[in-house]
Amino acid sequence: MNRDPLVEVYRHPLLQASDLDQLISVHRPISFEKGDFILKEGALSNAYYILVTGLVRSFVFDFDQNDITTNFISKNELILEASSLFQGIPSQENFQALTPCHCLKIDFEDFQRLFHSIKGFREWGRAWMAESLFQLKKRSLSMITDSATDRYLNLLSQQSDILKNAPLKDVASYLGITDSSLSRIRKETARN
Amino acid sequence: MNRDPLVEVYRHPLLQASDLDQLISVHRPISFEKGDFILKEGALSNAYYILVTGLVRSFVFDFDQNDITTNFISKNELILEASSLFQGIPSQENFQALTPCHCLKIDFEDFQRLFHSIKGFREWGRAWMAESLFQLKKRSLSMITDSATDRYLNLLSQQSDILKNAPLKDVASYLGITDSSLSRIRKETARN
DNA sequence: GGGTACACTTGTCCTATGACAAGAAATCAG
DNA sequence: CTGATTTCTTGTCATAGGACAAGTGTACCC
Repeated sequence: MNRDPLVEVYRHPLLQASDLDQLISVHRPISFEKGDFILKEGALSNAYYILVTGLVRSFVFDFDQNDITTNFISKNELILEASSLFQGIPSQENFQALTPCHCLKIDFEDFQRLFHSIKGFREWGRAWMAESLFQLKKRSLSMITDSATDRYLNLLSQQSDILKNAPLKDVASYLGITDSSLSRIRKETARN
Repeated sequence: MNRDPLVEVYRHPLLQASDLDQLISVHRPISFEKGDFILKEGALSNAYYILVTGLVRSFVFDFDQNDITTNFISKNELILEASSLFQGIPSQENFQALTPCHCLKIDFEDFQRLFHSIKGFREWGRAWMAESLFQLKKRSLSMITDSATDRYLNLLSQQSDILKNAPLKDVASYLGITDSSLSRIRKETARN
């Protein structure tokens, strides 16, 4: 098993090499086909995944059953539903592979044992959640302060892999606009 | 010192009575006047607070120096900037008392010691962050799927204390609209 | 108590984006 | 290869909410 993605993901000043070895030893490779569900709404999450290659989308259905993309997960990011995994409640979100995906899976039981026994791992985990909160706050703020065009251009400059691999309608709902509007924005911004 | 708010906030199945006693012993009362800053943008956070009475607003300045309310904190909620406290980076947000506030403060040093020594406290902390993420996701989704009027009515029905104590312009930026629009929405929805 | 700032309302006009529908292009299954 | 399905584009029209400016409270302050 290639250790590189794990070394990358678990990089933290308080995580020692020996801790990392323990962590790595409880991860198992698993693959998903395009379209496969990694976690379904209503299910209990009992593991999380490190995405090694591929692209994953998380989404929910709104009141009118419209499918709304809540996030995209790229290479070296975690596929993890915190409220389900840590609070033991059914997942509100769906996670689906947009491309073929190679992942490394860690069961909650193993995670839990190492979380409580390795101080540096707890620090890493807390920092990961703080970072997730931070990113989500940035996104919320952007929904308030930036125009749809600006949000699209930011996504284009910072995560262009998403635009290459996700269907336009998924990107549109992620940006909070309709697919028609995104199509027009794309036409406008391409003209220069 | 009244223990009730702490008992309320630290309620968790894995937190024993003796753990709670330890926790309570490291909290100290502190008060703020209306308008006081509890944490300022650019500062390093080295503590968090439990709000016992009062109302607090967190906000940032956007690119054009507009003041945008990112959250309201009510009774029995935490005043805590996770990225600053846990990742040691300067706070991006300001926290300001909208009314006179009574709080209980816990220093990071004490928090850290208890976090690493009390298993149930770690579980509580992780659950708290998972819940924060969940609430923020709900809010983001609402910005995408609900109209401004719906967001206002939801706030009215679920957190009417905010509308009683916060100036309209702060509520407006929290809802992602201008104060003029909120004023009109309020006029419309009052007529029934 | 009169001034200065702040909070809120209201008017007019404008623009970004949505709703809906139709067509074109790409992808997929047999 | 062919038809079916999905993806993307484009048109027309409607509307929620923004920009800006003026007016009306309301509160604090010396």
